Amino acid sequence: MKNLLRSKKLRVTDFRLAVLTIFEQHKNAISTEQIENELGEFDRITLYRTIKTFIEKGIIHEITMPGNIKKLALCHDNCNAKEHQHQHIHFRCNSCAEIFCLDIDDYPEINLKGYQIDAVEIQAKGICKNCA
Amino acid sequence: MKNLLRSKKLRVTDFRLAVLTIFEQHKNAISTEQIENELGEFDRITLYRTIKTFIEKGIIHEITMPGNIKKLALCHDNCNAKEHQHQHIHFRCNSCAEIFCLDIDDYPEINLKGYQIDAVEIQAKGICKNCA
DNA sequence: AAAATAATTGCAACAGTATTGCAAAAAGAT
DNA sequence: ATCTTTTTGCAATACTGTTGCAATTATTTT
Ligand SMILES: [Zn+2]
Ligand SMILES: [Zn+2]
Ligand SMILES: [Zn+2]
Ligand SMILES: [Zn+2]
Repeated sequence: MKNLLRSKKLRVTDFRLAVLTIFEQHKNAISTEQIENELGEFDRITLYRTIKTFIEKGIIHEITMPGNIKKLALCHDNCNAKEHQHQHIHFRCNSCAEIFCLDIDDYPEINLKGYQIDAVEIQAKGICKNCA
Repeated sequence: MKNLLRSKKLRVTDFRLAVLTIFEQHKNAISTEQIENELGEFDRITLYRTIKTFIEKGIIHEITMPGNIKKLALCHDNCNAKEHQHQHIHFRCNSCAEIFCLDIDDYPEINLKGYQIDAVEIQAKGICKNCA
């Protein structure tokens, strides 16, 4: 974790390590609220800034869906300060409401005449493995 | 427009007609802020409720993307109170920031072992026709 | 190891987004 | 025209997120 921060040219602080630890303790995407609950005592503004910094540096990515759903998850690797490049899809379970980052064998290509496509994000909804 | 509202069992009111008119005047997705600007004098709470109702009834759909991007667009047809079924993708232009609902010939199928997939949403980013 | 530098944190104040309860007004039905 | 039900508008409130600034902390330099 310290190396991750250093590789992104961020200082290693207790607060950042605490937030990173929470992310690593969760397999699936988590909400800001969940982080707040698990942090114990903390400053909300610092958390918002930390999240923003982590997103900008390519440490975590944001997942948004209709219905004011907003979650965060660790990036796997090839994300950097300039862009997020995820070759996984986001699956939301209609039963347990968990959001999973799931690798997929054949990431589909999208072609639109006249439009230059730089990135594609795919979101799926249904019933997850555990709830099936 | 009146028939659209009646078909969804909603009363025809000036406010709703005004909001619907704004949607029909725009080819691409619009933000709540844009609607506010074009409505002239209005009540904000009523607008929020109207948007919520329209989404619930399958008249409009919400498009969300990382970075607090939230826009709204008319549903084409087969959406109802129970679910939205869009066979189009959402394209965001990195240059003009417009969001387009675009029909696509081969809507990709997603398969995930163990997961039951009910709906798939696709978002793409790049450069639009006009900005190319 | 101490001092200097630069980044980060914590507080206060504020801005934007959205929801709830309730009475008044408007729409549709009789 | 009257009745019933939905919708609107207002007040109050909650949630989410941002900005400026001084104090603190991490890293670099001496
Ligand atoms: Zn589930
Ligand atoms: Zn993900
Ligand atoms: Zn464009
Ligand atoms: Zn659309």
